Amino acid sequence: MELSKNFDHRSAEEKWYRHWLEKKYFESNPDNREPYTIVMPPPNVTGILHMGHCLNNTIQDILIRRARTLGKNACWVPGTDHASIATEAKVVQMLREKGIQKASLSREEFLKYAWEWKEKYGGIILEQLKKLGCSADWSRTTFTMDDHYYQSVIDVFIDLYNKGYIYRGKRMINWDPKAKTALSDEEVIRKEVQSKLYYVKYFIDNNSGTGNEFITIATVRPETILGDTAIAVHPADERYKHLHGKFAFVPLINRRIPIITDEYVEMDFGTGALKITPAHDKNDYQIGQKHGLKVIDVLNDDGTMSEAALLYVGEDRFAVRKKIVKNLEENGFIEKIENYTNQVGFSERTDVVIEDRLSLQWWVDMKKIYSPALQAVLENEIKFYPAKFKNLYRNWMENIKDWCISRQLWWGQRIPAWYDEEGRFVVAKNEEEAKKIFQAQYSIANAQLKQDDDVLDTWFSSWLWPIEVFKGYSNPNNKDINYYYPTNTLVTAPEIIFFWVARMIMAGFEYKKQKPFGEVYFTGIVRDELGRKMSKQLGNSPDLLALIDKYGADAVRFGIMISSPAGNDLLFDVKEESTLKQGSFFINKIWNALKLVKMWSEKRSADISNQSAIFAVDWFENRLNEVKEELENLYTDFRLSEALKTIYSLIWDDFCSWYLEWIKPGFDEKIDSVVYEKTIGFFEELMQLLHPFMPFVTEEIYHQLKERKQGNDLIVAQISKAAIANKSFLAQAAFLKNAITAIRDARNKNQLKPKDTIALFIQTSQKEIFKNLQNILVKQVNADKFDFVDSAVANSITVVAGKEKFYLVTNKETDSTAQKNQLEKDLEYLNGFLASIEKKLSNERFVKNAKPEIVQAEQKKKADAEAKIKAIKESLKELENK
RNA sequence: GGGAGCUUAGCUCAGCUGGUUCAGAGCAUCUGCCUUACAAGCAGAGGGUCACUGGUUCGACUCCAGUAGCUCCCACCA
Repeated sequence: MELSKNFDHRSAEEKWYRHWLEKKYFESNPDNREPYTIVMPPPNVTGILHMGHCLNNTIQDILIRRARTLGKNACWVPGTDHASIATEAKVVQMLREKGIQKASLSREEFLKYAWEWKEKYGGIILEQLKKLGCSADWSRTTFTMDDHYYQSVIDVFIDLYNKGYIYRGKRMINWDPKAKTALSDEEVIRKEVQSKLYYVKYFIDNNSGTGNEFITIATVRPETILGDTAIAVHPADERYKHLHGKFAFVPLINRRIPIITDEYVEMDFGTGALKITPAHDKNDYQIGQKHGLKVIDVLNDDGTMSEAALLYVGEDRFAVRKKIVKNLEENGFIEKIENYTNQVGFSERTDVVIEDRLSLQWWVDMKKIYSPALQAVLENEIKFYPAKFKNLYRNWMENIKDWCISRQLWWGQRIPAWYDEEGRFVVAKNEEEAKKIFQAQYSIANAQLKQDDDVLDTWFSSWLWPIEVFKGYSNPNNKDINYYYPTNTLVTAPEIIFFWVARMIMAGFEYKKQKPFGEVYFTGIVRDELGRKMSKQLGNSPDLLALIDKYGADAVRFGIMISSPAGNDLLFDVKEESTLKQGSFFINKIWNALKLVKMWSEKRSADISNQSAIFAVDWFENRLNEVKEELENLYTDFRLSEALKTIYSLIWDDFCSWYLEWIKPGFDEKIDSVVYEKTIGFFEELMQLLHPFMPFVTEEIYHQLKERKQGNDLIVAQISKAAIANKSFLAQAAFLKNAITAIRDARNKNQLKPKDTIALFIQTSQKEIFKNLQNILVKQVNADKFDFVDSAVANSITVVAGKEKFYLVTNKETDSTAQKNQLEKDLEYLNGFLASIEKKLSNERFVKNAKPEIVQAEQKKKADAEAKIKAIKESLKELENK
């Protein structure tokens, strides 16, 4: 069949992905081979593909495909996360658009809508990953709310509760007034914002009501004044000593509050006087506890003012801030207002300002379970790439705080706690169990019990991921979990090191007594060409599916991988799409090489006569081995970007630019069939090396190169072990390339056109080597005559490459000053080089202290430099004589 | 406030255990080519006091200290 002019990515991607699926190449089952396992970080079930997923999953696919070619039993488990806050928010939004308020629905009705939504839109992202070429075992797709998974999460909760690791407690939590739920500390993002610092006067009670004396406090949140229950000053602060034990009045509402002393107060910040609002600030709460202050919660759960605020009831907190400032000003309570920059917490999911709020929630006592997880990383039982994340991890683990795991949502695993009317509770699998336990515990039969309304934090389910995707918790010691666990590599973003990675390690040790994975590869953050993080808000994330359609999945994968060094951020030029273009140019290049080689299949001859071609084959074989070894090291260190660059250069430079040109038969010539077969073999190996990065085009070319038997597909073809490269072939080729480049340069500098032929003469002491290479040399520099000489050739252009001298004779006018300049420049460099070596060698301390092999190397450098200098000097002399 | 990291060609980055045939790659730039695989290409070229200042060493882009700038993470100064 005639080869198409270009690679058609659309049809090839369709064809091969379907073929791979049909052949079940992605599916894995336990067998005698060594497993290589990756669990995919589950994307949000309602998510759509963005750059981060693309990077992440391309890397995983590369590792999985590489493992497959190395003969391992590669298993990549995909799935999705129920993502309670994000998904619930989307469903609420969808309902609102339909005119339905969540509040008007029962829990069951709401969940019905949510499941419908999940069935409809859930898993779109997995389909998109297929377009990218991901070779995950789709038959193992798991969802964090699958029955077995849901039940495992519940059982884990019960287990931890029974061990005393989970408790229920009233604490200050982070409250998201939009999602109306508690958040863990990790879900709060601190941002620097421009605020105002308001200096507010509180008049002192002079025992007969308000006097003229006042104390000024500074606050950025004047609306919380309404919840103030004290003013605190530092006990040693001379300015306020006379006020100790006195009372002041809260402006506008005239609540009488005590002036207390506490060393927590910084004397030199603001006025040195601090208003205490125990209901709305973590620190104030602590001080309040200490001093037995009242807690007045002035906010509702949606961020509006509560009845307790007395003023502005029902109005939004930010509107109230403006109003109360105006009101305070009008009544003379504001002393001054300053601009002020401070850190404010925002919700990771809804991006609204978080409120500190006192609330009864469920917590995991992290101190009880973190220790083996810390050890494992510190002792490199689990290796982090790049290693710098070890410190980060350690720091967080050593200062770990309890984990708030309850969320005031419906979408998720419902907390298995049951309460009676008096608030007494038990934790149990179901109502029946709960009743039994309740009876045993409180000696009350047939109590009316009601289940907790809240669900668990999503991460409380995803921390079981590496275990429960193999049903390792719900069905312990099954064949899969025993075979695949611990998994090999986790590929994830550094942003979720605490959310997820750390907690998975804890769960792994708690429930499998073993680490969940051996190595963690943290990818970089994808940024745009201006260095901004790609995000939905900025709208700077490109439409990946459109890019895949335009450039092909291979080019997209290339574009992402070529610009992402391990652990560094990745700058992805969306505007120019430059790396994508580079990727599709590369595909085009390989395709053209295929066309060239295919053309030769008609020109084969059994006659092995071309020594130069044989040399080229020997060289390339060794070069290939050299690169294969390099690649092994690069993969071990997860330096995938460099691995791709190495393969890219091997194919483009070594194979296309040098090798194919060297063996290319002339116009009417034939190609030795041995050389031809070898070349097809090389091409195959190159495709194999490239396959993990660019699976589609490589599979297509693999099949174009030769007729393949059923089941002989590149995706499962085994890579042969690298042999040790023969250095002498490599050195000879380097020397040959060097000579060719020098001669071509000389041709250019003398304004010879590519079509102009030359006569080439070589003055060398290594004639034997050149006899082997002469066909290549002559063709590559467009010479029509070639010979060896023992002295300079008259009227020629002299080129000195290494110790050899080349003379180019042409009928064109040549400019000897250019040559002279070039030679003089080289000479100058070499003289400087030689001088530095001589200086070094004449330094006694160097000769005495340096390693012998280094000294030897320096001596060789010296000899080489001297030989070159001699050759150049001779040539310069000859030029003078002309 | 604490911690980590970065600073090498116009841009994006390599440079692992210190030794001027390692100062490199890709893109961009310049020159010449529509050569029968590829102009989405070919052949060549130019371009860097390796942030700054000291120190260790026979020798430092590479190790150490400090300075400056940038980035990220953690942290309850209102």
